[in-house]
Amino acid sequence: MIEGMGQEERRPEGFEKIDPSFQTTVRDHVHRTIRNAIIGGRFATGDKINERGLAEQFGVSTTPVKEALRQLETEGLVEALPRRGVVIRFSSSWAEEMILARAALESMIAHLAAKRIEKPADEELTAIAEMMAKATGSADADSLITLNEKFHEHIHRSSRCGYLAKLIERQQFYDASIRRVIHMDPTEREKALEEHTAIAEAIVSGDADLAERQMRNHVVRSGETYLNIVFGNKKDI
Amino acid sequence: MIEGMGQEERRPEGFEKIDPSFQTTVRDHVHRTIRNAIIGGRFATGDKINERGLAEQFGVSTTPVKEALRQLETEGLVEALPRRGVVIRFSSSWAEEMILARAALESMIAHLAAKRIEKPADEELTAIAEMMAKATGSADADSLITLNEKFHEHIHRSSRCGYLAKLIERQQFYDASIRRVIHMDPTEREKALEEHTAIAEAIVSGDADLAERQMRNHVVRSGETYLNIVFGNKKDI
DNA sequence: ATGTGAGATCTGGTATATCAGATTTCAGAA
DNA sequence: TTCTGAAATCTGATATACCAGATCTCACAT
Repeated sequence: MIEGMGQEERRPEGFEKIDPSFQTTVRDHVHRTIRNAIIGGRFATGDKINERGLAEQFGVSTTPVKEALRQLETEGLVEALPRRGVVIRFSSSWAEEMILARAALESMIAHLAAKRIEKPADEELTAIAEMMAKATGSADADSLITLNEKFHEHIHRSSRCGYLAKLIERQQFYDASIRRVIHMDPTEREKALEEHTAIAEAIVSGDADLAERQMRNHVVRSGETYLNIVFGNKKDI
Repeated sequence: MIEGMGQEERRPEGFEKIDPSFQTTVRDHVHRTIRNAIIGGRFATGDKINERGLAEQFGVSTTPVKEALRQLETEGLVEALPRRGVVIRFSSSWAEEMILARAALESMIAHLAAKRIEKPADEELTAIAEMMAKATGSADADSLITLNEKFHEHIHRSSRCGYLAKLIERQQFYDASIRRVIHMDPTEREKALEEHTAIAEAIVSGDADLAERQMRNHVVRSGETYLNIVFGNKKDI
């Protein structure tokens, strides 16, 4: 018997092992639900959260609720006062800072992507940018949303930064419905397209500093657009 | 009776209400302990964590352990596979990325601090920098560590960014003992002093872009020093 | 020898009970 | 009326029990 040959798997081409992380848990459902509620402005900063009450509303025990609250605490959306409960920490200024955090991290990752991107990935990025141009012309909001995600995710992969990519995911606070509203506006679509194109060119050409600046500008500017829609305010940055 | 006058507190000058957050919980103890173990390299990436086993080692129930693991998961130090447990996600490359994240966020906050710092705070920052100069001369490592924290914390406060400041705290992965080692080296002390002085000057003079560059350079460079000590490796950034 | 699958076992997810700190209530004293 | 403080109550922190998915074992068929 040949050592180390036993654990290989043979399955017909085209069948992938199903990702077990598709499964969801009560904890994650509670987490996402509360997160969306906070971000959607259904709590005010300082509101106290009652674990038992929440558990009852969800029709579950307090255990998954506690775990969900722990996640929210680490995300910075609530604050836990030992033995005194958790209170909401979210407001428009918090949202602004989340955008700034995303801008800082996303521009860093763009910088690295420009330095590290390799042979086939650069053409793929250009291809995505070109598809965005097409979708922008045809006012296809849903395609644009999907392509947008593809675009940023592709940059994340090209940077080979797993931790930074994870960190960025947590700075997201607007959902598909809000994005759709944004992408309805032709002016916004045009601006976003210009920025995406510039970012892609900078990364493909390996100009790390330029990619960084373009990405930061893009995240901050589009973030301000979101803020105006979600909170209807405006601040200097 | 005058409405709204009942809840004020009168106590003699100099007595502060004790901060209830001084209290610690089992959960936080477990969290910090595991975090330090991961960061201290006492696990390998991919190692599985057994909740029951951990709880037994700590002599506590699984509840606080589960909560601690949830925090670590959100921090990005472990990965939770639904119904399959949690595995360690930490390596030198993860540490590098934590430094990059800190550099990105800390430089963003320095930028804002330069824009937002006000009357008394700017002189305080200069004063801290001058104390650092003195401590550097007298090779007082412990003072330097304290001043270092004061310095960065002062910038955080001046930026008036609560969320970013919290986020930065989570990117810290070296403790006092390692810092002491670093601050022993006279060359490192000198370099850090130069950088701190330059950052303070940029912020006080209101040069946001310069403050940002200086801060980023400082965090990345000193981070590399830490990496070399903790992991003994070197990478391009 | 190899592959299969039913059952045993391990382990994370959830529910419930209990403990203890924090807050509120309210009777009684000043 | 105002203040004090003990008791009742609320609520988060912890412990324990139980359930179910995932993994392992191993007899058995091929």
